[in-house]
Amino acid sequence: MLTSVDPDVIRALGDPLRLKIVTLLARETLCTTHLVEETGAKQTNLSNHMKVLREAGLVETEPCGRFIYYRLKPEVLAGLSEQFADLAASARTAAENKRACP
Amino acid sequence: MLTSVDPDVIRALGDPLRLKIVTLLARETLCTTHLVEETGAKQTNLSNHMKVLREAGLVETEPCGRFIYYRLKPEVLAGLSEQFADLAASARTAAENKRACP
DNA sequence: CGCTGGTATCAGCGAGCGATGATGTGACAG
DNA sequence: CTGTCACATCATCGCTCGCTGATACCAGCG
Repeated sequence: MLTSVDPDVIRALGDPLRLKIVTLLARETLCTTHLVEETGAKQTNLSNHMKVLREAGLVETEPCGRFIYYRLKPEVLAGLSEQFADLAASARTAAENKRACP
Repeated sequence: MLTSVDPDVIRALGDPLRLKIVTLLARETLCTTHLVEETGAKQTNLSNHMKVLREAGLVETEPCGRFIYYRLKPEVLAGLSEQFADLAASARTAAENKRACP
């Protein structure tokens, strides 16, 4: 099976702010307040993006009192990495599979 | 610096049609006519998306008579793969780096 | 040269998405 | 119980982006 990467996950990562969130979360587990400080975005805005990331299956939430911590799901990122590796490997051999001009 | 993935490349892959184009190109080198047949999209539309992919540095063009062949650049995909692998590895250790509740 | 076919570019329209403000909910402190 | 704080949801506005049709460009063929 030729690894069709999940479009939703990639779309979620396509937004610059969400990408920043992901890189921040890759370093430490944070709650919304921290993310607001780090990114400078409004809380509402952040919450919206977190919802997208949650629905894309990229992050997990962990309540801690009134705070909610967000944690990246490494499996998803690892899966992406593998799928892109497959694509790259396939692309290397594709250079010879040139379909004839019609 | 912790591998900030190039947003442009990811955005380019975020579109479903472009993702389909990329998976097709991962299998064989094709020209626009083939892509029009395979995807069912209009030629103009395809040409637009190819421009995006070209500017994102994902594909190379190779003229062949009046046809233009598109070829994936495996290095870019491999780079993406590696960056996501880094993110995944970093995310695995991030679960312990929990910043204190403010 | 003129014609045909393969591609790229341009202009315009419409849908989707991100940003924002107002509001709701649930947990802790006093 | 009341107030406050952390966070989510909703509704709305504005802009970006993808799609389409018209058109221009270039290569080969007769």
